[in-house]
Amino acid sequence: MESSVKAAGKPTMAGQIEVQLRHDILHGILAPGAKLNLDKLRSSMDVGLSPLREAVTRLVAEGLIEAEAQRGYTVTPISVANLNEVCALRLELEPYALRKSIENGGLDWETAVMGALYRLNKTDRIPGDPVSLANWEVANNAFHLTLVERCDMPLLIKMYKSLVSMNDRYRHIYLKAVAVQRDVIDEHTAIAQAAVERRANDAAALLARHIERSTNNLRLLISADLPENPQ
Amino acid sequence: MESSVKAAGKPTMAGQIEVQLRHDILHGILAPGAKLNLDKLRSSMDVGLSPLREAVTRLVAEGLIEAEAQRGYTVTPISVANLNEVCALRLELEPYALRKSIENGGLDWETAVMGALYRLNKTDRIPGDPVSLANWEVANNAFHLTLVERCDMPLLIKMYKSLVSMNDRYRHIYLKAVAVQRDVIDEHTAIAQAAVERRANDAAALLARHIERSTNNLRLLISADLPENPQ
DNA sequence: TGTTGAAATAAAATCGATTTTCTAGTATAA
DNA sequence: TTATACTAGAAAATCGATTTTATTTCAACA
Repeated sequence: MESSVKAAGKPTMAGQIEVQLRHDILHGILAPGAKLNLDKLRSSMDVGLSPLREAVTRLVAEGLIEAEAQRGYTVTPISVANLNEVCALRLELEPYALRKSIENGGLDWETAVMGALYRLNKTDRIPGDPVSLANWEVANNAFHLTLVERCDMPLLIKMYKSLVSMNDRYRHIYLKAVAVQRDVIDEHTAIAQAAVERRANDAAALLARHIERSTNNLRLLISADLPENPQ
Repeated sequence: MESSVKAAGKPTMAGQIEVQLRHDILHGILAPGAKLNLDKLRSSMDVGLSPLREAVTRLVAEGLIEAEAQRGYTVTPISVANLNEVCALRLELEPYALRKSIENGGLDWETAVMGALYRLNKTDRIPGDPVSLANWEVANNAFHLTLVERCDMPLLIKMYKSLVSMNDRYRHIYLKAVAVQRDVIDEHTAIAQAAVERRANDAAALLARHIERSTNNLRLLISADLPENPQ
């Protein structure tokens, strides 16, 4: 994902650091719950303190880092409760956004949806191969974003993106080497079809089921690993 | 509203500035769309640049300020489209959160709801009197927050608070001197009753209607003032 | 032993100054 | 005229150092 601040001209130091940090958190390189010592981070990343602080502050806003005044920063912990909330909110917001997109979108939107679907279907997801997994994730996120993008609700899109990145973190940490058994391609295709044909109820229901299945998959792997309560 | 960062011990400079800025934006003292010159702000508020930058960054995250790299900051503009989105999202999220609260809340929650209702009903809203309006707003927000708080979904609560503050800004700017004609007390009481009696469908529907009415009120005043499209 | 308090240390927050990047104005060339 | 290149000037971004606050250590005392 790019920086949270609209970029003009040269990218700013803070923006680059933000991207790097987000990547490291979403991929578990900075472990959930880890204490972030800004001074050590600064030297290890070889950047200045001011832009680092700024980047961290932005990620606090995004919910990937937690701040406590005068006590520094922590990578937001993961927990079953948090995963459940992320899933519940996606279930509430994504189908809603999809319905709005179906209302607002025209031929351009339909074209974008079918295009994103095509690319996704052509992108192999090879468990264990990081490059393939990364490519697949880009295509997958692009498809899902395209579906909902024409809701024309910028605040909603921002919430949506934030939820997706939280969800991706769980995927990265727990789904590195696991093959997806169910036929995701069929699910995506069915959603896209229904969307393009303006069958809003079908599309929303299919998308909801898709989200649920994906999360259940994750939940199984994680429950074994983490206690039920957050913290 | 307090600082977005959990406070320990002494409040930090950045936190205080954040509170001040949020207040000024929400009350239209810093006008919607206004360019924020950090250096001038710094001297006019008589604070340092670093904590000011930090405070501004937090408010960017909250959606009250917009940032563009290397081009500075702008108070988020207001528009009919934005008000509509804020309202639509509240309609989607608040009744949902209320249902969850009804599921999770026990006697403590019921007590808190009825308490907040009582205080709100005892707090007069005198149009034109800033102190009275501010007190009423505190009580009103506390009541609404209490209703949804036991959804036990921290991310949802954060979204909710952010939407409420955006909504409050429109209220402050356009509803300064206007009396509320409909009987808000009855609406609040009906919602609280239904919630406490666990009539989830009733409570959610009443809350939704309440939100709609409040927004319609605002929308009328604003449409006269602003064009339909943002920016 | 366990507890309290002062000193030392580590980390976060802030400051003041510098560097980089944008913006607007002007002059020159097509 | 229109477009392009240059040049202050303004504003944003960043740096390095300082100040403030929290945490840890350790000794004195109960």
